[in-house]
Amino acid sequence: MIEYSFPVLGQQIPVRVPQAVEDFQAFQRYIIDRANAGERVAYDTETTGLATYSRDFRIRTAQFGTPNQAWVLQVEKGSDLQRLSSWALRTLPALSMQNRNFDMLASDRHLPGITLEKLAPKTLDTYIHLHLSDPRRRDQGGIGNGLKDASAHYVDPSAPDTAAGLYDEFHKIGHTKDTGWRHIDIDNPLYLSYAGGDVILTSRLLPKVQARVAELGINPSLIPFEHEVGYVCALIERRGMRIDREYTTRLSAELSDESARWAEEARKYGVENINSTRQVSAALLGMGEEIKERTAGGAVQVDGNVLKRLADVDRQWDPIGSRTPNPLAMAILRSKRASKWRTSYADAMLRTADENDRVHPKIGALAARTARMSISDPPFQQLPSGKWEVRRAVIADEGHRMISVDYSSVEPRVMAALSGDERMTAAILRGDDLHNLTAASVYGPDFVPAQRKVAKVVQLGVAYGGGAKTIAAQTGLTLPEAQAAVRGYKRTYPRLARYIRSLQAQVIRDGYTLRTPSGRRLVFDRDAAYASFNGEIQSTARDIFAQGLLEIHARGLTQHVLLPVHDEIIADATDNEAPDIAREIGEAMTMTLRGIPLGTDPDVGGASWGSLYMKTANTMIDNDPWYRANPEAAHIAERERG
DNA sequence: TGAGGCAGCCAC
DNA sequence: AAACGTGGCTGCCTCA
Repeated sequence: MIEYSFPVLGQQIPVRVPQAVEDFQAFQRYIIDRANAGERVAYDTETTGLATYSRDFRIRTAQFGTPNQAWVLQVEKGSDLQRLSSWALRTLPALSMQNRNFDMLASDRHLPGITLEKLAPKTLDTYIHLHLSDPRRRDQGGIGNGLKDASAHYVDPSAPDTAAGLYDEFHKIGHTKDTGWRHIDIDNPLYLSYAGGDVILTSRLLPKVQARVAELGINPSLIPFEHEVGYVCALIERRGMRIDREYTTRLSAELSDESARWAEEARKYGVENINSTRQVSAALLGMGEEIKERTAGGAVQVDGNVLKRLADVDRQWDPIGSRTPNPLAMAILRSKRASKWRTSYADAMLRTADENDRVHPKIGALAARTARMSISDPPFQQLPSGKWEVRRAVIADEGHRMISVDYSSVEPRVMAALSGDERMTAAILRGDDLHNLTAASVYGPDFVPAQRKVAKVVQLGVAYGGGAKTIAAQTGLTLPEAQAAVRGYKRTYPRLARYIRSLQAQVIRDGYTLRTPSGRRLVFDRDAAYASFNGEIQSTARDIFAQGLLEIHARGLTQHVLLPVHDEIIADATDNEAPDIAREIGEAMTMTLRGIPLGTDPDVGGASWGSLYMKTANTMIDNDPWYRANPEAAHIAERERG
């Protein structure tokens, strides 16, 4: 037996790395004793990287531990050790993990006989407890919900930073923090003792954070709720979604050409590197342009808004006709967008796809400080939605069609439900257009379309905690006009205005914390109590969405789900089933919040995600191979999409 | 040369 | 009095 130790609270905790037959027998006795005692055991893996579904991903070690000992199985040394790890996972009745979806998915894919379905019901996640206790990231003033920060706070401030310690070790062997995990020697003593340290810390952390959640009076039913939501998201992540490799490769090449072409154009004006904001601003100023905007750091700002103004185009890049367009500004806009689309989306899809051309975006089921979900690798919550070309790269399974079901204007509904504003509630229950009502109230019954648009911007501004100044900037109104619009909005919905005021006062009284209707604890910055209303709306909308996802799961529809996107479910089903499945998902998501109905809009597209973003049936049919291959479906599409 | 801050841009 | 929220990610640039 190789034995190392890991220091916690001044004690050296043994870390055992079994080598010989009798060592493995000792490990088995440890597991059986824990199983007989019904004791929860912490589990963790060290892997070659984070891309669980890439071709060369491997689990290197599997660790099991309790507060006073850890065992590290070097599973990459052979299938016997893999099987021993699997056996232990099957035998143990209760597990704990930090950020369990990563280890559960890695084990599901790479350990024999281990499935998500069997692991999830017996696993508690320290991360979920940490997020419920304090949802802020470290840079937002939280303690940090990673193992290192959380252990330092709850277990032992002087416990080694295992990741940082290993980075030094990686450098010694000529690797970086990204590549070291793959290349460090499997018998490296520091690597092994820190691997053991992680499960010792996790097992010590769990009771502390459980106590903390209880002490803070956080709704205890959120604990099983979040574990279930996370589990469903892991099922979705495991399935992944198909990309059209041929199309995506072509898209990448076209975007590359486009980016280079416009960069070449920019070079004519002296900009060698379009990504250098310094060069861009210098060149534009040199052309005689006036730029008043400054970045937070004081530099001349050359972001999209500035460039669009100089290029004389609106938000949709349509010409305005108010001045002579600056050709450099337009070239930079075009080159940067093509480059962004290629690197962040097209190439990211090609890079992360597995051997079956499926991507498995990582779903952070409980991520933002409001509990909203995040998606990364690739970032599928933020693919361009104004144009269809990027989303076209994602395709339904063979013979399937894409489905999208989203909540209909969920945030205004949540605003009405939380504030109890009678006029807003009545309008929603009648099915009236809220912005028409606002515009009529503010500008009179003969309001013009532009005034309805202002009403819409004000609504969003209020939801985000914004003020007249930002509304003026967005609408082109003067400050007094914007102020008048905000006053009019508040007069239209007086109870809402009062609710926002009293909520902020309450948040300040409660030490900049807020309890949402679901019993979740939110924490706000000391200079940003104004953000509390937005926080409450956003968080409540997320919890509604998560509840909808659980109902989808309860009705056996998870197999169809491809991705959650804030208030929208992306799914697929066979051509015949798609309309029914879309309707069933929509029904599962439908619910009421304090008497306000939260309805859904099911939509069925073609073979690609992009088909849901093509403006007309003809464009869709022309551009989507599924329709080209199924001429009869073109009629369906025309009928459905009008 | 790697790490991390800043700027920018994509989404809801 | 006023305060636009939540993320992921790439590339430049500076610092050690």
